[in-house]
Amino acid sequence: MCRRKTTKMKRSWQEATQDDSDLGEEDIEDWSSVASSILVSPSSKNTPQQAAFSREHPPLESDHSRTIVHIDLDCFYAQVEMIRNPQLRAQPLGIQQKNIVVTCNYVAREFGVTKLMYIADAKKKCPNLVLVSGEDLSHYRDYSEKVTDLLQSEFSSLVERLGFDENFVDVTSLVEKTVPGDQSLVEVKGHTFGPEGQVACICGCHKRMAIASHIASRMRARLREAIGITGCAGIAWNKLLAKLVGEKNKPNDQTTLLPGSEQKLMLSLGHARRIPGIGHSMNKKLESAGIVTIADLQRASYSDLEAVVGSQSATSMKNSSFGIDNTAVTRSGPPQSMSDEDSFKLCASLNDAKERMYNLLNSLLESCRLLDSLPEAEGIYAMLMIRKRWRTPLTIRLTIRKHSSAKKWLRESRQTQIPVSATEQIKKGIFTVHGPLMEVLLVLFKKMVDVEQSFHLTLINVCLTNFQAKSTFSKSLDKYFSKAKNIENERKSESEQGAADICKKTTDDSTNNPKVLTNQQDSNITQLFEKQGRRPLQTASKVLENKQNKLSFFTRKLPSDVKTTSKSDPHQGDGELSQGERDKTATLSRTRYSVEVKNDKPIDKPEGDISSETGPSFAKSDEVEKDFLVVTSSREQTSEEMSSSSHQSLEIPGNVDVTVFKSLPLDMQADLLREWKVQSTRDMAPEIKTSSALSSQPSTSNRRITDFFTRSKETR
DNA sequence: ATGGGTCCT
DNA sequence: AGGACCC
Repeated sequence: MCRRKTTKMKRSWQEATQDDSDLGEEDIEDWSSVASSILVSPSSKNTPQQAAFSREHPPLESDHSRTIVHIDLDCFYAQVEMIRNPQLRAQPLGIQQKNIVVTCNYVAREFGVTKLMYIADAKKKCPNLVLVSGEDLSHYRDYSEKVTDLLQSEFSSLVERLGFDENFVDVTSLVEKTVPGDQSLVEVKGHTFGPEGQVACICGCHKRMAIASHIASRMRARLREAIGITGCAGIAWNKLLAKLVGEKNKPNDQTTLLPGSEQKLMLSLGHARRIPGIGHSMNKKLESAGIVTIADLQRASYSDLEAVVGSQSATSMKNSSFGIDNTAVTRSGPPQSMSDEDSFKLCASLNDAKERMYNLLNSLLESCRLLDSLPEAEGIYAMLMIRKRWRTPLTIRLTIRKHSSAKKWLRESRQTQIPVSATEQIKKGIFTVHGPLMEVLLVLFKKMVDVEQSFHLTLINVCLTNFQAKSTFSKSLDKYFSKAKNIENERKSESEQGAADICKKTTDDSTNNPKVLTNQQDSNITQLFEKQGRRPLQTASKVLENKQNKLSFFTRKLPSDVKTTSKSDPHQGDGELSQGERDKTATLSRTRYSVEVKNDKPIDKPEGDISSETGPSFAKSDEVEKDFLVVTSSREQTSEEMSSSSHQSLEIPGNVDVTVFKSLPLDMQADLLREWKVQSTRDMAPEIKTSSALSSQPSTSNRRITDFFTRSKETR
């Protein structure tokens, strides 16, 4: 079934490509034929005509060229609390926010406690329920970042966060570079969804899914070893299917979608609302058109659907209903905003509001302060010095919710620029700017609330956003990036050729897609000058415990990428360009992967029983992995490269790659040298308290820093 | 519902 | 500034 197109589809494809003048207006009414044809996409396809076609119409083919793993952590908040206090593991645990249990552990679930249950109801079901307040999300954010960081640094640079407890990982290139050394590893690990013994798809996707299932298993094992957290994985060829199939075996398990079973998976969901992206309002529109189930959605004519929800939604919903999803896994960068909010029954006086705003603001600024001071706690590492104070918010937003019988959920907001005086202070690392910020918050407040009249608020939210790089090198960076773009373009062609050889695809001409501009994301220079996201409130020692994770979690997307990367075009990022990026990132992550396998010891063994499919085989899994993960074109560091820095100028730390260093703009080099000079004299001083805390894992830190610098070799 | 987030219009 | 979506 996977093998060929139906005659009908073939014909419409040919018509479409031969005469693209009437492509634009042609509707595909017979969607049932799509449903019944599971089609292989030779993923190198896109002639300009075909590209034009696919922009106007939903893809008619199932694209198996990518391999995606979706990781969904089990009852995340509850798990974090159980890690923090292992005694809770044996007890029914609920995480409480205000009046509700937002989530609970599986012990509590056996009593019938569920998510979003009122406290009173939960207590009725389970009188011994232990409740832990989950209103402060700092710890959850912290563990969430650790998870993303691990996946990103050990498996693929393409990791997309969804909330705190979900991550999509594009493992396409890891899979492509993996040659099974053992026939048994071609079998899917863990559960499968769909019947065995299907006709093999000629694109080799079944094998890729099988390899990915082993990678997913490895991911889950690493999450347990390193962080002590469990979760589910879904493995498929796009984000939609990976996410949906992962839910089929919960908790702490994994499910691989077998090619050809996507229709069964989609129909198994029943209601159209189960499709991610179809929310409350879309669902209402659909219901008004008599579309309730996913089968209804599949059957609905495109023109009817378009009339109800618009053409863009119609296209993506149609695609989704058949399990087709071409959206790329987009690397999540550091947070775009930081907010703190409080909800309550009643806030009716200005003083009360002021106090609440102050508390929220104070909490935000304290987070900023800890975040900013972190690099100093790290001690001697140059990268961290550069990264210091890299992000500063330019705008502040106040959101309130007024009590009203009609629209209880309605929020109002006003935002304004943060006073430049405060911005300047923050840039200097001074966070005692409560005064000026309270003044602007008060102005915003009075824009929404007439304080002369009586009022009744039920929520206040303060949000810092519109982060700006605090660079003193911005001119140099611009110069560097314009150069980097050219480098990227050259590299892209090479890797496309390489990918073509591996995948037996034909490469097309490399058009000047705007996506090229975002390819610099992977430049280690970009990452090097990445900005930090929010850090939770923590003690200094806590911060040190986590430093390893902080380092690479925040080495992602620049804010400018957010603007240049369009998610609205589902076809962007799916062509050869992203293939180029994939190729490169694979090499990077594989290099790091092998280092991890060799050097890493479990950092934090989880408490309690960890018996699971992966549990007992930890010791063995490294060996398995070595046989299994054989990379065809990975470029390992030569010993010369490794030691090259050691005989360089004394002013450059030994863990810094000189070649990379020299590629930096001159003034940046100068600034770095100055930083290092300052640091090395500081190191001589007796007051290094952090060094003992660091000494528990010094090699790890060194390695990470080295990775940082060695990365850009791959891009040159 | 809660306490966050994302992007688009 | 609000609205949609996600968890």
